[in-house]
Amino acid sequence: MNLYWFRTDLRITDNTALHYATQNGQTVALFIITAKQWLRHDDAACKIDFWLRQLQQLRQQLDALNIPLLIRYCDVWEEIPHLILECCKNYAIDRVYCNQEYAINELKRDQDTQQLLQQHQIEFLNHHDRLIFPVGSIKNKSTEYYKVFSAFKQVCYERLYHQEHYFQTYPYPQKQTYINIKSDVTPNSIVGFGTVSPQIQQQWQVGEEQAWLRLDQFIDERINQYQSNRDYPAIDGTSQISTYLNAGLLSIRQCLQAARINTDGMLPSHNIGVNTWLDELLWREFYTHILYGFPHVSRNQPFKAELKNIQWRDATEDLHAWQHGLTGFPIIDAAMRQLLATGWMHNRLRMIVAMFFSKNLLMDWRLGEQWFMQHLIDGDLAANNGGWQWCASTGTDSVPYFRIFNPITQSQKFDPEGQFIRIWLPELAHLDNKAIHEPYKYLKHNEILDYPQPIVDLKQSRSRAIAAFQAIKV
DNA sequence: TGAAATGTTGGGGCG
DNA sequence: ACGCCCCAACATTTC
Repeated sequence: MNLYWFRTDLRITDNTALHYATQNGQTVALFIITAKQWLRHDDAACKIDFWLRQLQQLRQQLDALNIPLLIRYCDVWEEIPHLILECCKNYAIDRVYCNQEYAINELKRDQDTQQLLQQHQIEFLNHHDRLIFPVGSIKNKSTEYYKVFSAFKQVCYERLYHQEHYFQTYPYPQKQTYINIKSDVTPNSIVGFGTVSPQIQQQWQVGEEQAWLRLDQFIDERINQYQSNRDYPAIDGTSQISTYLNAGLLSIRQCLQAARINTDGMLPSHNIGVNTWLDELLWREFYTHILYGFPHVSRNQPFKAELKNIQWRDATEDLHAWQHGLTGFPIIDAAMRQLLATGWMHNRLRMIVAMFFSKNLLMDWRLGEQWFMQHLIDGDLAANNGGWQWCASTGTDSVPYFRIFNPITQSQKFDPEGQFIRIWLPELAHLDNKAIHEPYKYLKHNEILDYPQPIVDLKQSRSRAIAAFQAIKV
């Protein structure tokens, strides 16, 4: 019998390893709840809740296919290989299928599992599934990993445009003959993770069909304007499928197919919106390749070693103000409150708040990275780390240290009428379009605002950041 | 996937 | 008509 091991690929449709498992014989599915590891990795409560809700749906779908879903608990990460072996023994399993994961602990876990299973003559088949391109398949002429996105991207497109197989999806698994193994009950919650608001659960409904619906709506209604609308947080211009892609409710191949349908099967597309969106999918590829090729970044190290010596400020109050949307900069505070309330933040805003945190506050980007992981429902180690190191100028191909966003200018540019700010900062909603971006500058006589003063001076903090980076330059 | 400082140009007000 | 100043608009450089 076969075991299919679910990890961050919580779907049945177009699931590579599940496809091969079910094709090659009777299959039992497994999911392991590793609460302590999730806590150590700062996985957000809303993300874990999303996984649990999806597992409940999956169980129903799996039951319809006569694939029982086993749920196991493991608080010691290193014991996972033994847990898998035990499952194999209990159910007479001789092949274990799963899809590859790329962070360092996961790689070690899979290596150890493979070794242990091998000793017991059990096959371990770890499939490429999560990305368009297998990690390590995109390298330069000297067989090194690309460190620059544009070069990486160029190679990706050359392959994507000339090889059909990147678009091919796997058929839905066939119903198995009944086996007398009962699915386990999926827990509703896990000790150690706080409760999740009904608002977040409502906003992020589970199910593969929900994921398809969102993808189709984006492709039908918004991708054509993606390039012009994606930077405006008040406009619903982005795909908002990261949550589904990250937990694996959608496959990357489904995304590619959907994008191509929009362009009459032509790629590269004449539609600039489609191309821009594909670029974003490739950023996801790029950062995962970086994480795999340069594993020190997943140990919280700056990509550029010399940047270990930056003197980040140690300012608990500033950290707290940033985390809770109390910095006195409306665009920052609105964004941070959106994150807490919804588990999600618009990409443009992620850049603005991360830049503000690492440059104007000159706080250690790892603290910001951690806060994002603790609250993002789509939190992905590779993309989150890559994004933070980009903003903090510590990453490969990141923004030059002197190219610092001005949060007020960004606010005026990308939320010109303050529509987004007004949603999340009702205490400022009455201000006019000019004052909404910098309330205290246009304060009317005797007017009092229930809103904090700016916690830093933009001009001074900008020079401070530039000086801190120059101080460590050789 | 910048922003600020500095430099240049040219139109218009004005004595 | 002319020189002078102001300053907006744009260009370049600096961080």
